[in-house]
Amino acid sequence: MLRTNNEFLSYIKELYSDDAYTRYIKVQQLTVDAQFLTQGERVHQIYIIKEGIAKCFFSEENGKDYILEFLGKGEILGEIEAIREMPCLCNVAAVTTLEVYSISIKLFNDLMDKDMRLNKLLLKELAERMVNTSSRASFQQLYTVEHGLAKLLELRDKQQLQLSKEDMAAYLGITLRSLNRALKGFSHH
Amino acid sequence: MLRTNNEFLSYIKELYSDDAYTRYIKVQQLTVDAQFLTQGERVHQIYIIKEGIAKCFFSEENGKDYILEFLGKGEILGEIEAIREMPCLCNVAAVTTLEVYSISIKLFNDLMDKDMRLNKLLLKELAERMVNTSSRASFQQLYTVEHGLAKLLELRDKQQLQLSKEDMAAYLGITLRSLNRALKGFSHH
DNA sequence: TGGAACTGGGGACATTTGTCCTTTTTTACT
DNA sequence: AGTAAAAAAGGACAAATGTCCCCAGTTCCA
Repeated sequence: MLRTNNEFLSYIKELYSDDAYTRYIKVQQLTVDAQFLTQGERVHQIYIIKEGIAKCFFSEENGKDYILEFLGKGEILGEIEAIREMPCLCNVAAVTTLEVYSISIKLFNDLMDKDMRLNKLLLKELAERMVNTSSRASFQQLYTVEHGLAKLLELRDKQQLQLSKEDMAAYLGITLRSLNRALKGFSHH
Repeated sequence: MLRTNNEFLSYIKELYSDDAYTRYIKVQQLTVDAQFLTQGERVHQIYIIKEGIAKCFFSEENGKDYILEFLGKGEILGEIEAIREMPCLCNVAAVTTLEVYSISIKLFNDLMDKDMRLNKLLLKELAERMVNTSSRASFQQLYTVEHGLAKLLELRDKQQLQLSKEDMAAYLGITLRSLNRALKGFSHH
């Protein structure tokens, strides 16, 4: 649930320390809850997380949110939109304070055209995300909330993630009321 | 819901008509319901659909199935597993009679290493699948079955897809009983 | 310090969905 | 055509989930 990608982090660090590129790469700080990508709007930059945790979520028209994933060190944002030349798929906001590298779409496209290493990294990352996203979709559709919550709590503990109840509910795609009920169910064993 | 990819189809056709490659590419026929990839097992070949429709589905331990997507002309299968060097993510079976090109993992890897065009095609395809899969996950979690069914019926009609009720239920991640109820609800308007 | 306003949790009830089993419809064979 | 077997649909009840609202605890301000 909290994805990270060390290879990407090394990649962007190398790029950043290369004199030919350093001036095209910015480092930005974001405060907790700052939303830096908005569903449906144009994407101006590609981001790679240097430090901290972001969440990536859909806001549906009925007012409910669904958290797709939590992204940590080395995760890239905006690449899907750049590849498909489309508006932003979902919202992205800072869960902790965040430090990100940002590069322009143009540079990203140039790199994609000539750098096989970046292509490989992207393919691996997208393939991994497909695996996560699709297995989770299947699991959440076919099992009860209790199962989903059990898995979520396990992952949260393993990864030492601090999560608000709102975020947990949005990750499971259920209401707060249902989450509270399920949590209560757990304390009974 | 029924994905196709003409660019991939042209790509594999060109490859197939190239004397250097033609003997490494096979064309196979599959009968309705034949399952040619199995969740958890090793993937031996990469497939590209020449003609017909396949379904790609998870079988969960509780005996339920979840259909991830329907794949038509030009769609590729097994590429995620090749990229991540992992066992097969989900089952794939023929919905109609099927004609597929198949190539070895080895050739696929060689091509990925040297052919930028293939890399681009793969990136685009994976990005598009992420968009579909994740928007659908969100929608299905946050809306009622009726909404999901409405969308499904619409897509089915638009794409002239013939679907069994079992497949419709598995696509929505619900039981047959619930599907029947929802369908009845529709006829009332 | 009193009280208004906000927040999180949970009760009560409605709705949705699943399970189990019976009924109805279809198929297949003689 | 008539009947047995198989498949599909649906009724009845149980379980899960959502909605609405109230209550207790906290915060914040005058």
